[in-house]
This record gives sequence, C-alpha cells and structure tokens, in this order.
Amino acid sequence: MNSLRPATSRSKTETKPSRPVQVADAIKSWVVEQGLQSGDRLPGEGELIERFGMAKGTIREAMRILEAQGLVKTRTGPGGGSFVHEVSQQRARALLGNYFYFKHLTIADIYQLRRVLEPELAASLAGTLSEEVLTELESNIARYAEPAKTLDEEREQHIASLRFHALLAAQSGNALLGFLIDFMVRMLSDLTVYRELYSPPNIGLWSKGRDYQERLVQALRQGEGDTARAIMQEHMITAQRLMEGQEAQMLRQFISE
Amino acid sequence: MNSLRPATSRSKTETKPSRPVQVADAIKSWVVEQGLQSGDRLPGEGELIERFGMAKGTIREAMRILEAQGLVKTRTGPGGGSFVHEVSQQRARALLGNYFYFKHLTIADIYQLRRVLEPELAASLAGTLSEEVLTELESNIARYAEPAKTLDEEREQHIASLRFHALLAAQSGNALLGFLIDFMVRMLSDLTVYRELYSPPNIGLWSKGRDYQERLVQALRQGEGDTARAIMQEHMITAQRLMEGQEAQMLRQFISE
DNA sequence: ATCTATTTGTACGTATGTATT
DNA sequence: AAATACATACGTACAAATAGA
Repeated sequence: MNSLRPATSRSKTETKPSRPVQVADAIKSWVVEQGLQSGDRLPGEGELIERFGMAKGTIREAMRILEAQGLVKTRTGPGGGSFVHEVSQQRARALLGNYFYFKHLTIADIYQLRRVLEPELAASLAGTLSEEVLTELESNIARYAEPAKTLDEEREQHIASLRFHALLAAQSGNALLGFLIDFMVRMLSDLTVYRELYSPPNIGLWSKGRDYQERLVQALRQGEGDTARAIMQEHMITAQRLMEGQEAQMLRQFISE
Repeated sequence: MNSLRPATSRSKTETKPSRPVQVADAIKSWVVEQGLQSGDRLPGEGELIERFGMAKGTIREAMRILEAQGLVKTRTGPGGGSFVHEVSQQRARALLGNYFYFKHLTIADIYQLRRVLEPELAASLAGTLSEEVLTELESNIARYAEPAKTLDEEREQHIASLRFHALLAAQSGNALLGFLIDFMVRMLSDLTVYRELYSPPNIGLWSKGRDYQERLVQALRQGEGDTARAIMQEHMITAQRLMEGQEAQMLRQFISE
C-alpha cells in the first residue's frame, strides 16, 4: 500500500521540524502521489490518527498548517472532513503580502515592474476579450469620468482606476502575469495616497490617465496589440509620475484575505 | 491596555472561521499594533491561554497557522517560546509555488515575464555591483565553460546557468523584482528538461547563452546600463528558443523549502 | 558532565458544536 | 425531530528539548 508516514531522516544543520509539520508534509506529498485533485476528500481525523499512530491534537495541528497554506478546506458535519482545495488567489496574495510586509516596498519598486509588465499584458490581450469584458472595462472608466469633488471621492476614484488594471489582469491567459499585476494593483490600492492629488500638475496627469484607458479599450477591441502596448506604456509613465512625490507609505499591516 | 482578543463580528456570507484562525489573526494584528519586530518574543503558551481564555490545543493550532505562514518560529526550552520572524524568501517561494501548482504554468508563461524583467534587472544593476559579486558571477559562468559530456552534466550546467540569474536577482535593490526573478528561475530549475538538448541547433544556442552572460558581466562592471539591458534582452530570446519545443512539463509537486 | 528549571511538544479522554439524513 | 457522523474545543498528564547552574 501507500506509506503515509512522516519522513524521519533529516540533515544535521536543519532545525528539526515539529511533528505536525512532518505530518503536514507527508500528507502533502501523499496528495501529490495519489494525484488528488481539488475537491477530493482526505482521510478523516480518525483514520489519520490510526495511520500515523498519533494523537488527535497532532493531526489537527497538521491540518491547520495545510489550511493556513490554503491547500485544504475543512467542513464539519456528516460527509464532512478535509478536502483538497486549490489555493485561492486571495490566499496566495495574502501569503506573499506577508513576505513583503518586512521588505518596505516603495512605489518606485512596484512601478519598475508595472512599467514593463502592464504593456506586455495589454499587448497579449488585444483581440482576445469578449465584448462583455470590454463593456465592463468601459463602465469602470465611467466611474471616474467626472473630477472628484471631495477627498473621499478622490480616493475612491483612485481605487477604481486601479481596478481597471485588476480587471485586465483577471483576463490574462498567463496565470503568473495575471497574479502579479493583480498583486501590485492591490498593494497600490492599500497605499495611503491622500496628499497633493489636487495639485495642478497632478490633475492634468490624472485626466490624461482616464484618456489612456479609453484609448486602450479601443485598441484591445480592435485587436491592435502594438498600439495597446504603446498606450499602456505611456499610461504607466504618467501614472508613476502621478504617484511619485506623494511620499506615500506602504501600509504597515498584514494583508487580509 | 491592549485587547488581544479574537474578532467576533463577521459578515453573513463569509464562512465562519474556526477559533484557531481567529486567534492567529488576533495575534497578527496585535503584533502590528505593538510594532513588534523580527526576533521579538510573543507571549508564551500559558499566557496566551489566559488572555484568550482558551485551551492549550487551540492556542497551539493558532501558532501552527502563524508558523505555516512563516511569521513566527518556535523554540522549546528555557528562554524559548514563539518569536516574530521575517518571512523568509524560501517560505514565500514555497507558498506561492503552492498556488501555481494548480495553474499549470508553461515555459512560455514564465518567459513572457522573464523577457521583460531580466533586462530591467540587468539595467538597474549596472555599475552597482561589488567586484566580489562580479567575480562570483564570472566563476559561475566558468562552471559551464566546457560543453557537457553526459546527460547528467548537461542538466547540472543548465541549473548552474540559471543560478547566474538567481545571483543577479539577489543583488536587486528592488525586493519585488528580485523575488520574482528568483522565483521564476527556480521554477525553471524544477523543470524536466532532459530532452533534445544535444540537437545541433540547441548546442549553438547554448554556447551563445554563455557568451551573453560574459558580455553582460562586462557591461555591468563598466556601468553600461543600456548595454546590459540589450544583452539581456537578446539572451532571453535565445534562452526561450532553447527551452521552447522541449515539451517540458512543470513538475507536479509542491515546492519544498 | 549532570542536574534543574522552564517552556514547548505530545497524548488522550471527554464534551460540545454542526450539518446531513 | 431525532439520530448520526463528523469536526471542534477543553483539560490534564506527561514527554522532550534546551539553557544555565
């Protein structure tokens, strides 16, 4: 049969992992071996206790580890138990956010990537979007057609304009590219960018940004990849200039799902 | 003083999180509020049991969650306990890898990003690297100066040439860019790319790749950012051609730390 | 090198909560 | 409504690890 046991061999330099971690790892590789898919059921607590010869608490801690990683979901009740679960984008984003919590990313850091990745995304999406999605993009742009009148409105519009990019990211056939752009957009949304958005030069840049997005949707609809890329390139340069000098600080908090 | 309690208010649509998750979240935000830094000590099991009024097992499961996320490390013994811990790059990589385990990334997906990010990295590093690092890069290149004679050697060289890029990534002042390139490089290292590397066209491309890296180091040493970018751009195109058509499959396994 | 104190780690029995039938 | 099947939570006892005397 299959051996569902914790690995015991360990190199000397490694810090010995606690048993729950071992159990979690064992279950993980067992899932891979069995080729279990999202939705498939894991053995129940009782059975795991038997197979590992360990106490309920240990097994439970192991399940918590897998759950924290977003790999399993657990339900109570009859027919309940733990189930393999595809790691959600939210979860992945939160976990990656924890890493950058300690890294003090700056706006410049994020834009160094956006500047090159967003145009790439735009180009690859040209001609592939359904009219439905294109309409959604346009109605999103409509949310900030009029200049904001209050600081709060300003902030909302800013978030909405970032949402435009999240919508695009969600359409990417490249999961890595899509995830990353979404991640960056959400990081920017979490920024505190309340200051000086009303200053004359920024107002100009801002309305220009909306203009870029409108032209971009057209290029995407017409399937003009190179045009879309070029528009997005300019858009990013504009956006970066808009956000730079805001002295914005990354929120010092963990991203919640 | 500070309230170290699980949040109880929840919207209706959300699935009610189990208590350990609540406890973990509470501890997380408490850490942020207190401004605890990496290395700072968390209250011991006993104290948490008191403050939360919960059983030992529950508290322990909460700690496992935080541990799984890489946010705390726990030690036994006197002076032991749980400590805030900066999420390591390895951990972040493993957790993100879990997400993409279900996404079936292709080589083309990864190269769509590498093609634009690696040149960006190269340009930003020009003139910033110490002679020590430059030497390390050169000695890394030396590892695949001679064509491989066995399949195994071939594979090792391939990994080593990817390591060149990981070394560069580690030097990036942009944590996001550095992490990402490292992540992609490791994904590629985990690929099964044993087939047809000996075919005549590939041999040519391969030696050309080594040449690019040598010229790149020179450009970096001389501080010629644009040159470095251009070289890397060509290098990526070559590398992509080398890997494409390999019909390589992403390893279907979770990335271990 | 051994003991001792401290703190986490494991075990297990029992009771409670929750959802399905 | 009641029985069932499962996870969830609790409390205590004991084992293991480690720093310091």
